[in-house]
This record gives sequence, structure tokens and C-alpha cells, in this order.
Amino acid sequence: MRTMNKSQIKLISTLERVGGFASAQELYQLLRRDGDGIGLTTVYRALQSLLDDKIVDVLRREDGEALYRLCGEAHHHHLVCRSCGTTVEIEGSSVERWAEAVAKEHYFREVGHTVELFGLCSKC
Amino acid sequence: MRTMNKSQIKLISTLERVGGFASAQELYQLLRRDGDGIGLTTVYRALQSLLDDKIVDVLRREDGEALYRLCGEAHHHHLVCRSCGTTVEIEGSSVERWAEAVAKEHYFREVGHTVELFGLCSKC
DNA sequence: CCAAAAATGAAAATGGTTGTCATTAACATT
DNA sequence: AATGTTAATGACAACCATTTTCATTTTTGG
Ligand SMILES: [Zn+2]
Ligand SMILES: [Zn+2]
Ligand SMILES: [Zn+2]
Ligand SMILES: [Zn+2]
Repeated sequence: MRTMNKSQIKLISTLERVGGFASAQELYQLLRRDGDGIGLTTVYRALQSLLDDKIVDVLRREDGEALYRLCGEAHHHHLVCRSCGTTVEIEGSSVERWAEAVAKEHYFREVGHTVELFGLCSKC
Repeated sequence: MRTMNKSQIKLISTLERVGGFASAQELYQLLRRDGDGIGLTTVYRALQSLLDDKIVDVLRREDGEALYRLCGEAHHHHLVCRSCGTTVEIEGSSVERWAEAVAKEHYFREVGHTVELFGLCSKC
């Protein structure tokens, strides 16, 4: 059984508090604001370990910054406003089925996917 | 009618030569290797203009680096082997329709999408 | 030809991420 | 408690793609 250190636990509960995606820098700020003396390096290291253990998921913002979230929340995707950042969670069973069909068609196994939509919300 | 400068034209023909995705740095190297004295800054600027004019498309490598390609090649996505890197180009009209429907449902405009599949190919 | 505008490239700045390394915390053994 | 061993930590520097700055050059239109 993989063991888990203090920093990783802090990161997990911060991610729970956030309830969605957050960048390493944001998580760092949140912890510091709570008086935690954690270092940025440790935040990156803990996130990497959690990634390796498949406890968190990563995706890329349009500007390339990495965003992390807890796995285990129901699988879903996002529709993000390019201008104000507003994010709508979306589910798409048709996409899930499509992805699986494509994987099978090409004899790929263990296929995951990245599906994110970016646009301008009604206010922007 | 939008005008197009020398650098933009160079970038377009380099992208044609490449025939797929390439990063700004790679395009810069290619041009320099051909004896062109173009600056990296100009490459980035030209790519940005081409993006604005929707002449090129951008997507992100898993490490966050931006990759550019000419639009006009048929829009498609990728199924990539996590282990050996083998890439299969896939098209998915059902995904395209789904994305548009989601966008409309939430009153988003100018919605683009990122759809990439990652798995293990039959050989791996 | 000439002035105004656009384009250019060198260099510096930015910002997210990773590497280095000396210090510290945790833990097991005597 | 004292010791040694190993994992974890954080300050700091390094990295690298991208952006900004700014002085200079090229293009353009009259
Ligand atoms: Zn918005
Ligand atoms: Zn999905
Ligand atoms: Zn493979
Ligand atoms: Zn598509």
C-alpha cells in the first residue's frame, strides 16, 4: 500500500475545499493564507506524487498552466469562458461512448480522454 | 481584407512543409536552418496574428507547450499511445455536434474544443 | 523624396515549473 | 535517551517557453 505524507494530505484537503480545479500556485497561496509555512516546491512535489498515485487529475488551461483536481468526483468536462474564466461543468455520455468506440476500433486499451470547451460566455 | 506580412507568409509555408503540428521554437529553428535571419519574437508575433485571423490552430502538448498547425486541413483529433507515442488521427462528427449543442445550450459563443484520447496501442 | 505607420530583432522581463542541496523531521535500533 | 538511517522539506537558483520593451529598419502613401 502506498503511503501518504503530511503535504499530500494537506493538498488533498485543500483540493476538497476548492471543489474543482486549481493550479499549483493557487493551492500554494491558499495554504499560505491559512498560515501554513509550506514551500512551493513541496506543493509541486506533493501534486506530482498524487498524480503518480492517480489520486489527482491534471488538465491544461488554455494558457498552458496545469490545473489539478481530485479524482473520484464524478467524471465530467468543462465549458470555460476565455474572457472571465466562468466555468460550467458538463457531462456528455455521447462523448464517453464515442471515445470508447474509437478506442476499440483502433485496438487501444486503457484509453482516457481530455475534452474541454473554450468560448465566450453570454456576459462577455 | 486582412493583409499579411512577410513573416506570416514564411510561417505558413514552413507549416505546410511540416505538414502537421509544430511548436514556435521548432518553426524558428527550421527557418534559421534555412538561413533566414528571422527573430524568435517575430515568429511568436506572426503565429499570434495567424491565430487571430484563424489561419492557424493551436493545441497544447501534455507538457503545456503550444503547437500550431495550418487550419484548412480537415479538423480532427488524436488518439495517442501513452507508451510508444503512436498517433492515430481521428475524426468525430458526433463530437463536433455535441460541442456545438453544449455551447448553444449555455449561450456561449465562439466555442472551440480540445479533444484528445490517450491510451495503450495494440503493440504496447 | 519624406513623414507616418508597421514590422523587426536583440535583449530583458515574466512566470510556471523543476533541480539542487543543506537542513530538519520521522522512525527504528540499541 | 542517544544514535544512525532515510524521507521530507523549503530556500534558492536554474530552466524554458512566452511576452514586453525599445531602438532601429522597412514599408507605405502622399
Ligand atoms: Zn465570460
Ligand atoms: Zn469524459
Ligand atoms: Zn504503443
Ligand atoms: Zn473537433
